[in-house]
Formats: sequence, C-alpha cells, structure tokens
Amino acid sequence: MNLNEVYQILYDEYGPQGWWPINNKYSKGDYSIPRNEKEEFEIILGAILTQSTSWKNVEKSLDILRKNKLIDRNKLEKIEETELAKLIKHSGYNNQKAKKIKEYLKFNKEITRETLLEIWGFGPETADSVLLYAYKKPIFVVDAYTKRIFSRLGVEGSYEELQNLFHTSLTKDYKLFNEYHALIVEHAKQHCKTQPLCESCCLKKICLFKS
DNA sequence: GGCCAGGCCGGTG
DNA sequence: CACCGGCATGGC
Repeated sequence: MNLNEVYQILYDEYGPQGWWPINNKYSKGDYSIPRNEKEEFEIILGAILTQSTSWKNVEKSLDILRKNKLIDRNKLEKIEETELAKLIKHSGYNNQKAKKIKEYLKFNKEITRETLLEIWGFGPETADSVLLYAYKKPIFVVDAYTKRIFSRLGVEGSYEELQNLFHTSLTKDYKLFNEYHALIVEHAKQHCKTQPLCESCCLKKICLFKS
C-alpha cells in the first residue's frame, strides 16, 4: 500500500474536487481559494458546521447566513448565540455549534494547531481543516472516512498516527493535501460506504476488505 | 422507517 | 488510554 499510488488511482477515477466549496460552488483545479478574508471565514464556519453532518445540511445554514449577510465576523459578534442557533438549525447540533462559532469569534491568538485546539469545539479535524483549507498550510486532514478507507486497505491507527503517515509519505504540498482529502471524502461517499460497493471500486485490487 | 452524515465534549472504567 | 452517551437535523 503506497499512499502516492492510492492518490493517483483516486485522482484518475474522480478528478479534481475543487475544495473548499465557496457559495456552494466547487472550483475544480483552482487552488487559489480562499481569495479573501470573507471566503476564509466562510470556510471556517463550514468546518464547524459540518462536524458529523452532511454538507447538504451545512449548505442550508450557510445560505441562510449569506442571505442575512452574516458571513462576517463583526456582524456575527453582534447577534445572540440563541439567535445564531436558530439560523443554523438545519445543520444539526445547532446549540453546540452556535457556541463553537461564538468561541471561535473570541479567539485572538496566533493561529497554530496548538492554539486552535484550545478553542472549545475545535478538535483535531476541525483545526486541521482550518489550517489546510482556510490557511493553505500543508497539514493533512484525517476524518472518519480516512480511517474507514485505510483500515480496509490494511492501515489502522489513531488520528495522529495516520496524519503522521501521510506527512512522512507525501510531499508537503497543500494543494496535494487539499485534493487528497477531498478525494477520500468522494470515494467514501460513492463506494467505501459503511456498506461498501466493492464491485465497482477503483481500489479493489489493493483492498483487503472482504464482505 | 432506520441508518448515517466531512466531530467534539465530558464523564467513566 | 479506550470507550460511551449526548448533542439535532435532513437525505436517502
């Protein structure tokens, strides 16, 4: 199992993914996103809202925030947490997520993995998503899909162990990390589901999973 | 109608 | 350290 080989297979199968989606649009092959602070902030909001939640539901919340011109730190600071919770209810866990957004708005330290993890509601995946997709840092994002796909390929490990494997096996390039994580998500959605569709899977030749 | 979604927190053993 | 329940809503 070679991580570069897996990447090539997934890229050949699905092509560029255009992450992170801004305004519900995927700009495939364009790694200049975010282009400004507003896009950067939208990514951070999305990273919080998508915690254990499908992106479809997140889009609904982001649409509502956008219509109310609330993709804006200063404006979000002015509204009540309970009011914010109502606006984002479609993406689930809305009371917690409203608190998480408010906690993030208070954050005023130098942005590092360590300081982001101090924010209530920011675990490793959210912190790493912000570093990679909002700030273009070459930090690999591990998620439940990554763990599922690679455990079936024969690689088990904790968050940190898996991340370390990617960091040591791949060129530290944020564009590569951006695309790779997005391809993992797409592959997990299309084939490597809880109940996997192995017949049509592009990785079946190197996969250990047998149903 | 049940299962699952681009997690994290707080508590327990 | 590993595991668990709670958190909420909508798509399929």
